Amino acid sequence: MGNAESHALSETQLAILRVLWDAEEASVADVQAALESERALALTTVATMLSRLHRRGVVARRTEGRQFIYRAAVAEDEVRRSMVSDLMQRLFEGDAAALVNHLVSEGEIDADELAAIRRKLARRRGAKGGRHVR
Amino acid sequence: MGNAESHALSETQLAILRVLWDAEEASVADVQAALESERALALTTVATMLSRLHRRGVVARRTEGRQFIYRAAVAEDEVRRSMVSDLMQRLFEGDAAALVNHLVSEGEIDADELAAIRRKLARRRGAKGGRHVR
DNA sequence: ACCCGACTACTACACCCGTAGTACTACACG
DNA sequence: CGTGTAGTACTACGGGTGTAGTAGTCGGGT
Repeated sequence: MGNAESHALSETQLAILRVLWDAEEASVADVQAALESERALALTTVATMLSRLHRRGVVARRTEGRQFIYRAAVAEDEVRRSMVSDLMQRLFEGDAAALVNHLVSEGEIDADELAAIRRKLARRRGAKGGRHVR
Repeated sequence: MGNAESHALSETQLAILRVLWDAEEASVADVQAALESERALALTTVATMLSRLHRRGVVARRTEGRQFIYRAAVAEDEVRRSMVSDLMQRLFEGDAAALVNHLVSEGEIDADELAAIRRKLARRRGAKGGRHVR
C-alpha cells in the first residue's frame, strides 16, 4: 500500500479534499455547502471537480439512491508527504534541514516551537529506544 | 515593499530558473545546454518557456545582437518564501510548527539536525538579548 | 399517472503547461 | 552581394484547471 505516487493537487482540489477528510463521507451538495463560506462554487462546478478527482482515483464514491456519496481515497498524510517532498526536492534539493532553516530565517517558527518539537522527538525516540520508523 | 505575490512555478519552470539563479545571465542556448543533462528539451521549447516566463515577469531579458540574454527577475528566496508559504497554508493551516512536525514524523529530519538549527537560531537571537533555550 | 425537482453527465470555454515544428529575419562569411 | 544559419516569433496540440450551463433521467408526491 505504500505508493509513492505524486499527488499534485491544486488549492481548489485540496479544499474539496479537506471537506472529505473531515466529513468522512459527503454528497456533492454537502461538499458545496461546506465550501460555501470560503468560496462560492456552483453545484455543477463541485460535481465536475469531484468527477475529475474520481477519474484520477483521488476520491472514491458509492451510489446511494441516485446520488453519489464521495469519500477521500488518499489520506491527508499521504498527500502531505507527497507534496512536501516534492516541494523540498524542487526548492531545497531535498534537504529537509534547509527547509526548516528557511522557516526559521523567515520567522515562521521560533525557538520555543522548535524546542518543543525537539523534545517531542526525543521523547518518542526515547520510548522506542532504537533507530527509527519506516 | 515586500510584495506578497504568489509565484506558483512548475518543476520545469523552476529548473530553468535554477539555471538563471546560478548563471546570473544566460541565453536560450545556455539554458538549454545547462538543462541537457537532466532533461533533453528542444531549443524552441526552452525559448517558449523563457518567453512565457518573461511575459509573466518572472525573468527579465536584454537584447544582445540577435539574441536575448535572460536573467531571473525574482530571487530564489522570494520564490521559496512564496511557495513554502502557499504549501503551509494549503496543507498545514499556515502552521509552520505543524510542517516541521510532519518532517520529523516522516523521518526527513533527525534530532541532530534539529538541534543544530535550534543552536543557530539561539546564537542569532542571543545577540538580540532575547530569552533563550536551554 | 404525471410532472417537478434533484442529480448526474456532457459540453464548453478561457487559460496554463510541456513540447516542439515551422516560418521569418538579419547578420556573417565567402 | 547572395545565401546559409542562428535565433526568435508564431502556431499547434494534447492535457489539466476552474467554472458553469444545459440536457437527460429517475423517483416521489399529489
